[in-house]
Amino acid sequence: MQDVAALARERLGYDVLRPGQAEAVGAVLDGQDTLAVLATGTGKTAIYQLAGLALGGLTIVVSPLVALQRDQLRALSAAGAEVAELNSGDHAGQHQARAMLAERRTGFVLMSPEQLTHVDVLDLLAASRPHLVAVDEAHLVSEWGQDFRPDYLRVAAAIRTMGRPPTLALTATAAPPVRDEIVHRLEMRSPAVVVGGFDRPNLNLAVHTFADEETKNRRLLSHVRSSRGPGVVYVATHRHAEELAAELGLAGVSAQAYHAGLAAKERRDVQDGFLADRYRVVVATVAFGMGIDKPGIRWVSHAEAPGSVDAYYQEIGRAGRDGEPADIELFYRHANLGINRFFASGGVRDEDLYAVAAAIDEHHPADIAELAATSRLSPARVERAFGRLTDARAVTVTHRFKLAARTDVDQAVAKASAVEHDRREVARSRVEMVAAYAEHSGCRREFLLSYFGERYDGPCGNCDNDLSGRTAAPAAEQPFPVGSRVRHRTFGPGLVERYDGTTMTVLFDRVGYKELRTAFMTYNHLLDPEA
DNA sequence: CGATCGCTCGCTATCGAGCGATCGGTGCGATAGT
Repeated sequence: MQDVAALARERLGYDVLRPGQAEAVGAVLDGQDTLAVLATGTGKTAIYQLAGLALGGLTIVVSPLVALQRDQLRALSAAGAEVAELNSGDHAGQHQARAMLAERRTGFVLMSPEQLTHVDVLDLLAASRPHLVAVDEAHLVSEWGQDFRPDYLRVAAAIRTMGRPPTLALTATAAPPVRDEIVHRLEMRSPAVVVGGFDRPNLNLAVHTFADEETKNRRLLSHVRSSRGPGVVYVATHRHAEELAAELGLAGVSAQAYHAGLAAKERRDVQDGFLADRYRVVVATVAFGMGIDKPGIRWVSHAEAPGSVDAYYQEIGRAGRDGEPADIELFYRHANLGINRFFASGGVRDEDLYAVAAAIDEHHPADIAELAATSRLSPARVERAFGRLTDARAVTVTHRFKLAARTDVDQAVAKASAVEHDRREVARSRVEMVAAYAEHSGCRREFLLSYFGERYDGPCGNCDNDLSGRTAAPAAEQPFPVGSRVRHRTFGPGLVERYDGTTMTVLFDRVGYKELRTAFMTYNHLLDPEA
């Protein structure tokens, strides 16, 4: 480890290794699969950089955004490593990356998960026998893999192709179920799990509740006008981002909108302008944030409820990285949850499952393109339906994503449909947890930390509820310890998350988060400790 | 789920109410056209 510390100093310019960093690098050097969940700002990228440099061979880095790859490329070049990115851009870079793989050179090759679907890339990776595979922003395996970027679910197969070198998954925010999913989906074997503290004591948490949209927007506007220092307002739609940024501009605030509907050039200008303090305020959708490392963000406000507590913690976590106080405010209207419920309810329909299962039955092995042709569905729909079928173990994946039918079609559809139903229930319950946070009457910090599986006994004295003396006394009755497994008569097995007054929150494997009356549960013997 | 758009109807002097349809967030990469 002393060599690693020296390496960190000489090549990367880090004076001290933080505890989580050293522990994660150590586990990787011992040849272990490793999941590191460390707060942003603790130098997550330094972990794979150091591990890669110390191991000395080829490191493959799976990274979600081309812009992020570019930042990482710069950092690694500065450290004197050979590094190239493999993506649809720049041809010289592609050439170098391929040569590095073919010649098994020492260094780093950065790529998106989509690259892992190219047969020629997989051949190169198989022959290159890397010493390490790092998956950056690994929570996206869980967040995006199911629908938005399904190629995240192919990372495990690619790692298998490479001969299973140690896998290092890195993320800043992952609640226990998300950690489990990362480990499962990346097929990590008895991984070392390094979890740094989630606590961010310099964030002052508050929620303002409104009945009507107009009052809420007026209050938000005046809040931003009177704010000081750089800040971000998160909104739910492009349109709201544009409108609010324009209104703020009229009110004399230096504000810009940021969302995926903008031209690439404009997005870069807003992001760079914010980092360089040319713009004080960014009004953004969820598109804004990854790769934003600005220490002095003084406040983050949400004009609409975020899609999940996980997303909320990511977004507010961008404030106060310098350790100075930052104000975190949620401008909440219960009706605004509608859009998130809508996003959570989207999924795979039974008819798609049926079409894909029938296509596999008719013609196999087949790949996604062939299945799309047979089923007359778009490749994206085939991909999602296929994902559910494999999750349900209703079909098996053979060599290189070629598929084979295993059970009869009706049975396969029934199993996959059940999987999809459960997935949707869990997704919807995550939206309801945002409502639970907003409508929570106790210590907000305690709520957030317990969501991430960290024990914290409030009050923190730094959230709106604590400061106003609203925080209720701790729940008297706690029949099952927090963090223990229980079984409910109808909901099945689950994990005790939290007690709050007379209710308890349990995360059920099948149906997601539920708030239950504690006394009702015990009186009717509806919950039992799981054997 | 909820907000908004655009249409029709109805009634009348310029639109307003009511209805159903539509849309809403994240990015990669490939492709078509300069």
